[in-house]
Amino acid sequence: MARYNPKEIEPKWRSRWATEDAFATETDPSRPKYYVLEMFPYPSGRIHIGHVRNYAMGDVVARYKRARGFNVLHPMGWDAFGLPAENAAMQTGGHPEKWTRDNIEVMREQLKSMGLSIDWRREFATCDVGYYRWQQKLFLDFWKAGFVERRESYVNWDPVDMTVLANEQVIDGKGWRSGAEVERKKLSQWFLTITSMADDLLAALDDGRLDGWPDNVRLMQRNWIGKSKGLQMKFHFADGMKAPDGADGVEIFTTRPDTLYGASFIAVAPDHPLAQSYAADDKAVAAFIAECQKTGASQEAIDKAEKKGVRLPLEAEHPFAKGETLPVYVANFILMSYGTGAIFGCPGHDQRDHDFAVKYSLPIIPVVLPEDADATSFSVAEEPYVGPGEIYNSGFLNGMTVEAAIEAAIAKIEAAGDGKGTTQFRLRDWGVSRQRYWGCPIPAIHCEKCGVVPVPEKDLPVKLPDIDAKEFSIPGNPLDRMPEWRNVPCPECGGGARRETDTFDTFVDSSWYFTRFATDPDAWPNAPVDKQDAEYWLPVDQYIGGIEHAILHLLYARFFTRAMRQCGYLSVDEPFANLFTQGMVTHATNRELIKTDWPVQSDEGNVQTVHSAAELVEKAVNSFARIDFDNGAVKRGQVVMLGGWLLPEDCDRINAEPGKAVQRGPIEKMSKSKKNVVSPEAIADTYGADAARWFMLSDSPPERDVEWTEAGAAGAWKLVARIWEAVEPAEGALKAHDFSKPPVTASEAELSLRRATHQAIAGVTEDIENFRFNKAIARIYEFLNALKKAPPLRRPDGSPANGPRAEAFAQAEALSALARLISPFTPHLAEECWERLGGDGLICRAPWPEADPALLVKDEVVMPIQVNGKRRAEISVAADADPKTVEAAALSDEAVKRHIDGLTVRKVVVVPGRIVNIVAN
RNA sequence: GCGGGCGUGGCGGAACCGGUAGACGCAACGGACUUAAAAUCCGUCGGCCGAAAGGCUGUGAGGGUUCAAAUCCCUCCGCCCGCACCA
Repeated sequence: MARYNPKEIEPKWRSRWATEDAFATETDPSRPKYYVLEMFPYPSGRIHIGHVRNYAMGDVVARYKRARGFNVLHPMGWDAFGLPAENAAMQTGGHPEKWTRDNIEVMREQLKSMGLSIDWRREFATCDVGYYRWQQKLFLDFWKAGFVERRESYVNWDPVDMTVLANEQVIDGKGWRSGAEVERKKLSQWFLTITSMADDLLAALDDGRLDGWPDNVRLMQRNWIGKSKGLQMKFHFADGMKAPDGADGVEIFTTRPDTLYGASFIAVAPDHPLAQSYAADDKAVAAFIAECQKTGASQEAIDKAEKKGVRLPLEAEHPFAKGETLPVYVANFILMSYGTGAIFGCPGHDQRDHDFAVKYSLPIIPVVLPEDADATSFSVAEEPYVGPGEIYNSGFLNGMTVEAAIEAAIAKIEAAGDGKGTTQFRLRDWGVSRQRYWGCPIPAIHCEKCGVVPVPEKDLPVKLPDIDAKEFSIPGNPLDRMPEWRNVPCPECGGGARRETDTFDTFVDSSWYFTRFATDPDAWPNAPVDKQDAEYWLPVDQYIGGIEHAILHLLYARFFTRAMRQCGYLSVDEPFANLFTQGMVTHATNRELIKTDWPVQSDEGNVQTVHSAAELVEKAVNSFARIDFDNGAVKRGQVVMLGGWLLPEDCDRINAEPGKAVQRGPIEKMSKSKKNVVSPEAIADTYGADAARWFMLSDSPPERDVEWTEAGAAGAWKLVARIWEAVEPAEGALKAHDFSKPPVTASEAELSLRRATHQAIAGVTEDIENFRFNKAIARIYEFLNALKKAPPLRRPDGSPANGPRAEAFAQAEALSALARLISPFTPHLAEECWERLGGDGLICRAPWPEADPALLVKDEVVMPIQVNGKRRAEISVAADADPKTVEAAALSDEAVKRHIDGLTVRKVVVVPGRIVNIVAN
């Protein structure tokens, strides 16, 4: 028997698919469409195993839907702009574009070797001028439509690298690359007004438009948008006081106007105009603001920061309690970016306000009484009460519930003309400016006379200028240093002007790429998308990607789709009808241990005892650890020093060295620094792409993380070999039978195999439809086991099949189904099997097998019999037997009789086809 | 702190709408083949008692609803994820 050799067979089929253009797709309104898309990769250098899992899932869906008769669009491209290319350029002295293009070349070949059924004609990179010019056009359209604004905003500024940093790039207040103290700097930036659509973006999460999305993603988006209803109102300063800037009061936002009677202070954010207006002349205020700005940059340290403030020489009038006034503070816990940047503090019913009141000895007045509390003894002096209850100590609000009091307070403020009920969103507008070279230039021109003007459409594209590679090793944005590119005449007045040197956030690039894929590349229109193509293909029917994009990318794409619709390009508002978020691929880590000669009982001060591998790896960095758990590598009680991470192939060598050992570390996401990366090529080299795909889908549910193990990969390879062994002897088996006319089956063995076949078809189909690839694979194993167990069967004419087993109809039918059921998972193997069996054409074009419902139902069923809830026997009855008959059969069973002996049968529950429970005592 | 999710053999995981818990795979163990090993094939495989038949027990812990609970409800413990001074 010829051993299956993926190294020869896999490339053979890939070139067949290529020469036959098997996966090229055309817009064809006469056929039902299916658009399956995996989030396109960033060309970071090489494909990793996580990509394999992601694209294998999409490919299963694409191949399955194709077999079901859909016109399937399954494209691939590159999210090619971005910071890493510039960093690489800086380090290697190269050019970001060269680095990016080289990576794309490598990664395209790697992806192709996975056997993905992709229409490669549609490939593009977001750094292609042919793509980003249309992004510039969209931006101009959005500008006209009012979705673009320019405004001042704070950024994290690295003064050494002279660049803006994302929050994630600020570590402990310092730039991640330069280590320089990060400054907060106010810059004029471009914004897309995503908040203008906040209401609809939120509404679609719950009104059925996104039913095909996971609940957790919808929830995350809901929280991110963060709608809250409340009151925006003005507190007037008492006695005609005015701030240095002339303000006679301050606007605040609250969701708890019911607690207004509990107010004991007003607080504004350090960035608030009121605070700023005092800062010029008041040293204490200025110092406080400066201090806030230092700590303001980092994120989680805020939580531990003490609530602090500085008093302004102002008093505000209480809106209800005439004559009462409230002190006004600048406080470090108020955010300028939410609401109005100012609040009233109610220490009795808010933790932060409580902390603040305690520190500055402000009154703490309870105004909400919990249901079972007593008004005379209830106290909020120790901690605030935030639950429901009855309003008291509150004038006209007394006796109301919280909800009713909120309504009443809003009504009263509105009547007085001091404010109104409003809705606030947590969502902020999307700042798209990046002070970077390697991105899509923002098509705008700054003119002294005319202000900021759009680049006229006839002048598009604004291409990135060619830049000498050595420019990238100088800090700052190279575009700022290119007068020949930067200096242009103003399109309006013709005078001297300069180009915008900011480029777009790369999230802009990925917010509409899926619409571009839908546009036929052989007839690219003079527009971002082709209307007919978009009409046919959108929305994406199945989108697949990592959960890390649950908020930003998916929200931006939803916004873009709406904006494109308003500009007349699309007729859908939701881009992704169904979303699936897959888990990561993890792998065991290994760590070097260096044993010491220290006595086991040593009590040196710098030795800590650790109780697990995870703890050891986490804590024992640069110190000594006493091992207090069994691990084989070292003795319990041994004191060790932790060395570096180890590649799996180095472990044996280290273990052999005296005084050293290998500690298996925690199972983690693959990363270069932890040396636990497994390259897809290495797997494909050993076992083939099919085995790699199979393994990535087999063990865990797709949404969960999967651990890569050598044994698992080997197991997948074994499956490939087993299938080939089952198919190989049955050469030409399909040609010997007419599958449209199954024989009238006589033998129980044949019928049983046919049942297994049709159950497998039904099961695998359902599991693929529901994204349960691990279960689909389990069913294929079950089916293969049944197929192997099936005895040699009879030929259609009834004579014994003494020759190859596949001569019998049931065998041939089973093998035909098997080849097609595996084809989405292991496409190369499936083609080879199909050819061997004598199937017509390519299996990637063959129709999906249909399950015969008649073969899915059994005439007889085995029913368990319980006595008082405990399983005592089994009986076999006709599937359609009526409950009375089943009950009688159950009661007459010998084992059942034994268990009810001496008891009275009180009740018999018969669940047809399922179970019988006899209640007796 | 707020919001959400999850706890099932040695491991990854099955179990439709409450109806035979542990499908399928991995590991392990026993056997066959082999001079031997690998590969392959056959078999066993939650725990306890038992030669077996069979019995008891068992889905993080405790309680409840039900003829019947991994599944529903309550309390607790543990782990994971998201947001995080959002007024």
